[in-house]
Amino acid sequence: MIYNFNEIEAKWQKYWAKNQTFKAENQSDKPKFYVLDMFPYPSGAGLHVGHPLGYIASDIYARYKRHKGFNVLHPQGYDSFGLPAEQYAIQTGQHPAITTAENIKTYRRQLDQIGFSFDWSREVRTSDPSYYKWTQWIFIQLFNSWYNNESNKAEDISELIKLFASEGNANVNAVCDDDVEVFSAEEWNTFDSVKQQEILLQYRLTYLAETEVNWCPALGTVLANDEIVNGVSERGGHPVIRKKMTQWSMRISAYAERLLQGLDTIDWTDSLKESQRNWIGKSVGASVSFNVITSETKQSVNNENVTLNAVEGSHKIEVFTTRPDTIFGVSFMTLAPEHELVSQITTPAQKAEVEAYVEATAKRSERDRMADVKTITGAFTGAYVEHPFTKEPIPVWIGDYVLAGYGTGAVMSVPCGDQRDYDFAKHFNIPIPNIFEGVDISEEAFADKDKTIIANSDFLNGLNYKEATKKIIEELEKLGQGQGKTNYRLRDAVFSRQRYWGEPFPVYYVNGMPQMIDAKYLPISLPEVEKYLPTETGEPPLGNATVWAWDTAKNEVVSNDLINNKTIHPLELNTMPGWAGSSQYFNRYMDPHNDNEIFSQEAINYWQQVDLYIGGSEHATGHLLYSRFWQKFMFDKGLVPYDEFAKKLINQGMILGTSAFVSVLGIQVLFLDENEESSSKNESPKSIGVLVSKSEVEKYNSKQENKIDNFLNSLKGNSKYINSFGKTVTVHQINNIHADVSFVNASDELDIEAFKIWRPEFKDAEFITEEDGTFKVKREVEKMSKSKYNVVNPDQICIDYGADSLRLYEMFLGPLEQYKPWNTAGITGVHSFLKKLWKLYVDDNGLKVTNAEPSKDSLKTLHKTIKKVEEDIENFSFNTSVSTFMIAANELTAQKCTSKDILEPLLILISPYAPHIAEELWSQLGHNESIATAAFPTFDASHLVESNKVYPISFNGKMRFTMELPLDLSKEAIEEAVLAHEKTKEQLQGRTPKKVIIVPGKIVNIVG
RNA sequence: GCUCAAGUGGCGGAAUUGGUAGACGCGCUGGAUUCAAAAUCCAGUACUUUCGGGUGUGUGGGUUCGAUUCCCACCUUGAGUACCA
Repeated sequence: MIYNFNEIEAKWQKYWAKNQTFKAENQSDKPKFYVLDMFPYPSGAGLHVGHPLGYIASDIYARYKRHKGFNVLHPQGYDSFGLPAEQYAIQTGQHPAITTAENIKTYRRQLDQIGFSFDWSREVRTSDPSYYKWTQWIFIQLFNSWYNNESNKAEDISELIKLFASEGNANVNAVCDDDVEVFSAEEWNTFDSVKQQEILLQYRLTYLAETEVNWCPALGTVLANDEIVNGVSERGGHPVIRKKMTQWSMRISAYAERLLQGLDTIDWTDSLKESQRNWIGKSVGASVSFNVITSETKQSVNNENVTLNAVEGSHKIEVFTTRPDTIFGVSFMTLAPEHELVSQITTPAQKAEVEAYVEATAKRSERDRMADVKTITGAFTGAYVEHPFTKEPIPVWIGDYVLAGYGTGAVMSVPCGDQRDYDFAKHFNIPIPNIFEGVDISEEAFADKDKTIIANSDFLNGLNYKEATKKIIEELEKLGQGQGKTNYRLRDAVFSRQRYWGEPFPVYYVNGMPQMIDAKYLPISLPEVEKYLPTETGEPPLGNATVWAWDTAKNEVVSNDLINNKTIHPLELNTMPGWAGSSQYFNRYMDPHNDNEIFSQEAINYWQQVDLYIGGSEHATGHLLYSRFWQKFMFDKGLVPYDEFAKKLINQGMILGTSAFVSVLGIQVLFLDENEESSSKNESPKSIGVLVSKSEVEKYNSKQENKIDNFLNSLKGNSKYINSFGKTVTVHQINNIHADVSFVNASDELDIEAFKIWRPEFKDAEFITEEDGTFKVKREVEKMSKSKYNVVNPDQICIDYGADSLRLYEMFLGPLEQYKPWNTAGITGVHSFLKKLWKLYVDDNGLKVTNAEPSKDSLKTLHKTIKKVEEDIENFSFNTSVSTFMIAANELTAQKCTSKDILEPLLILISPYAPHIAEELWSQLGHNESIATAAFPTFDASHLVESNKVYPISFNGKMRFTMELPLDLSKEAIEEAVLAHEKTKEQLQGRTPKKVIIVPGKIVNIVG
């Protein structure tokens, strides 16, 4: 009986589906375990071998946990809203729902063929109205909530309204916009409804606000930084500008501190937690306000030659600084060019320069501005602020190194203490006063807090950083120009997208004020549109919908023609972002078909939270932060028992492609004029493409004798390339072009015929081969992508080697978390392991397993395998398990083991990794039940006890020879035995050892 | 720029509290089997050597009896950087 993997795998996949082997129950006597993969986006290209890496790892863990007696929840679904489907819709007119459904079908087929133990009865799709009903529902909950700093949690907005009505907002300690006006209860009660709604928006956890975006007028859409290359759109190369737009935002900043603190309670990778900490960006310092000098006051304090009558009215520049102790070192202020004060304080003389600079900045992306520290640019506004203590005037500049969205969009620049300020000051010849004792700042700024002693700073002189900071905050408070403040870099998250293929908001507008649709009328389904592009007037795609108005009487979506702004109102035209649907899906899996509530309390209290979450680190600050935010919000609302959704999280690394390159020797034959060294006008240059094998290119490049030079020489005088004047000159160059990896074998040899069919332009090309006649490609590791022709499809792997081989090989490639290249060639190793394993159980006559007593060696092999595999799975070190299996199979084969007592438990060990072959052999051993819940074998250390140890004998730390000694030997006896050894004498060559280090059971090291 | 991660044979990688560097697999070389190929099996495979040995884990230092592992500085590559998912 041969190992017919295709048949076996199809058989067991069918069995699992039919018997619902992996269906998780919401009630069980077993302990629960929740293993989750990050939501896949079903792209049109289907899965490549990189995608299943994390799924295989989580599947191994889920299967392992079932063997360990757990009730395992291991669901899967689709994050099926997204840009690619919309982009495709724009190009083809095909509704994204149709393409998405097709893509999901492909994904499902591909996932099924790999043999995952998903509970498909719980599948969810974010683009399904029955799912996004609950995304809309959470949005409404957020809208109806505010963050109370006193109770440190989200509370219902009705509580806030009560407070406003009874005592105004002066004493309300809430997270809100910066510019909230103070009002009394009486005032609140006299405000009209619109005014009240405006104020409430400044408190709600989701709110409408003006946000800066990358606007591309030509495409009529907002672009991600990612989609902008060199200041123009990646698609089409259109100009992009920074623009303010009214959009929905999520007040995630309310949760900044809890998101930060929560990190200490979860078992996520340190690098991921570090990313989130940086993203949240907590900094402790002070806010300081500087008064802009107006025309009248300026005359009295100004001793510089500046334009009078410059600034009208009174203005303040608010800054946040982590170094208030350096306030006497301020020699200028820098505002972000987008800062709202810029237009108000710029003097007429500086107006032209400032406006030009602001315009230039609008064209630069934020990332550009952050990354580029070498080019220093800025402009002087002509305005001055007054130093709070010295009362000296300080010039106000604008510079693009200050970003509008960070802090207040303004900094007090202390060039002696901050390198960017220092560089700016040097560049514009602004003075750099030194306020540090005993520090040379002639070359660079001094930013070391710990070594700081303040000087030239009036009452701060002689104080260190801590003392000075405390003192200055007191003084600022006395002046009323500042106070201690903790700042977070975390910005509120923009929640509107000018896209079609996303969740519609359950929002309509009355008098310009957003109103929530009552939750009982959800879902509000996406309307049909003619076109998926923005409208001609620049509205989002939903502006194309003709039936997109809310009838408040009938509580349904009706035609736009009926809008009367009395009972029928326009609906929101934006849709929600990609992360909306993925921010709570893990909870929905617990009770995915519940139509009455987002999930039942029974379900959430049973499953509680995700025990193991596996996914890519690219989600570190997007999905993983937003999800934590929503979870905390739901916790505040009493919906979930834990305020962290995932106890443990592992990042899988990416699988990279091994691209193949063919070197093309491009030759241009120029037909020369008889007399002149230029090409003739009536005969155009002729190009010849010659493909050259790898080592000939290497020889050519290192100027060794090679076939390229020979070929070029052979061209001279070749009648094919001589024109009527009898002269040719050739120009040549070598380029590398991608060859599809499917044409290349394990030895890097190219299938020339297949390549010619794929690239007809080389149909008649000459191929310069290796000495042995083969044609070899150059290999390089790159991201796996269609455009690089290095994508490997798992379908073909499953056909050629089987899913079990694919699963093992993906794990065998290397540590889960690491980036590693894929090379299909290596899969033969794990495939022959499976064949070898098969042969341990089955030969030409069928099953060969016996009831023979196992040998001591076989027991040792089995038990060391149990120990290692269990440790490996617990440590997510799946690659080393595969090696361990190979070693076990090699050893058992050598031992000619046929004992059931060994081979049966071995199957359970392998079953999480290679479930199909395990199921098949398990059933051949006579079991009628699936192996999936068979108990994991127990490790027995007694089988591994050794009496001897092969000691490495080192001299000065270098191992020179080994020596077998009994393990129970004393240190003295070991020393005696080692020193008596002939090789020891050889090594020492008569010297007396200075020292002999003996670690019993480990090593002997002789020094001398 | 900032933040994080990673550098070990021809390749993927192993070495789990500092203790035999290169497990396991690919590839390669030789052999067996075969009409031949595939498959399978056996042996070898870090570099170097005057065959005693010597050198080796990105580079340069340090700690230690002993460092791939710990410390410092640097170099290289990759990722994230707020609307790709």
